[in-house]
Amino acid sequence: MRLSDTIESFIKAMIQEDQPEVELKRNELAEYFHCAPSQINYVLATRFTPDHGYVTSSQRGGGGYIRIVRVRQSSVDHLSYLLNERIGESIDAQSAQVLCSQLAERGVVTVPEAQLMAAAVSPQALSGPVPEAVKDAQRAKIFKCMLLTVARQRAKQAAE
Amino acid sequence: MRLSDTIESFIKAMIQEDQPEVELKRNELAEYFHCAPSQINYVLATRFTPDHGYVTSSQRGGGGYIRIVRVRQSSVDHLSYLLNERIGESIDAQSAQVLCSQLAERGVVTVPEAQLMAAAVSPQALSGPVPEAVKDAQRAKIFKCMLLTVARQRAKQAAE
DNA sequence: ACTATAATGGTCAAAGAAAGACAATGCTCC
DNA sequence: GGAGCATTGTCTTTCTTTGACCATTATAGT
Repeated sequence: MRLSDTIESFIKAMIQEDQPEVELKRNELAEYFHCAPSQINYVLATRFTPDHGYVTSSQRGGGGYIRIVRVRQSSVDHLSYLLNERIGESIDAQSAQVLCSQLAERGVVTVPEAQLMAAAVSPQALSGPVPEAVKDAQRAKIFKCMLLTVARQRAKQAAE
Repeated sequence: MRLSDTIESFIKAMIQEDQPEVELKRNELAEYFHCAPSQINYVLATRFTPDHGYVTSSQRGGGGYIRIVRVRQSSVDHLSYLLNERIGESIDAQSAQVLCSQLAERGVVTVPEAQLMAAAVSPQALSGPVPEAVKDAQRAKIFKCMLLTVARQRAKQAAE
């Protein structure tokens, strides 16, 4: 059994018994497994990505931590599709608007939320003397960030 | 739990039960928490700024004090302040996050909406090999677009 | 009134405490 | 024996905590 796998199991066990959310100290965990702290980052990067159904966040400095939230599948299928297939590295303004509308129509998000997302990826939001291709790339990033947030919210809801 | 957080909670608890205003003695508080007096300043500087919805004032010398006042204003006023004064042509990621939290805390938008906005102006959403100054400008535009949308929603609601 | 002093709070820089990034090295499994 | 995953180490970044020194103000003594 590789160390990475052991750590992966360990974290998943924590998530199982606890909430779909867990908070850990990188250094503590590293000490526990007698490995380099950055090993924890490796495990997170390779096994706890959004694609794997997890979202992580962290805080540095004294009293820092790493938080891992499990994202469950439900209406998340649509989100998953958008995140992993539909939106790639780039998306044009019109398509983005349409996708926002669809999200509201399908009840994945509320209408005000959809409007907010639409505003964030609108041509006005991304105006400037930049080539269209660059804007489309920026739009994709912004869009995906927001969708990831929605996924995170749905995950939390499912847990309650 | 970090000391800063403990002190933050302590002060907020004082404000909750009492008025939206509280007066404290820096040295007393520092002694109570067994920390350096300047730790109090740190907490104020990082968690009780105008962006966080607080205004502080103080008096030195014998009988000195620090006063913290929680600021309240209507949703419309708050939005207008953000759009016309606070956010100019440019805003950094951290400030934007704080302002999003405040919008939710003050009930101007829902928590999921605030999270969505925060995602759209996060460093991840605006990653890329662009100078920080440019990102800050882009962030301001995106943020204002979204706030404008919120303002429109509120206007429409009022009309109904 | 005037001044000295003590009682406050403010500022800033340095030290400390995490976590992140990434390159270098080590394993494994064709 | 090469490709790709795993592991480590080192340097960077971020946030927190402390301490030394500074500024201001109330008050007591004259």
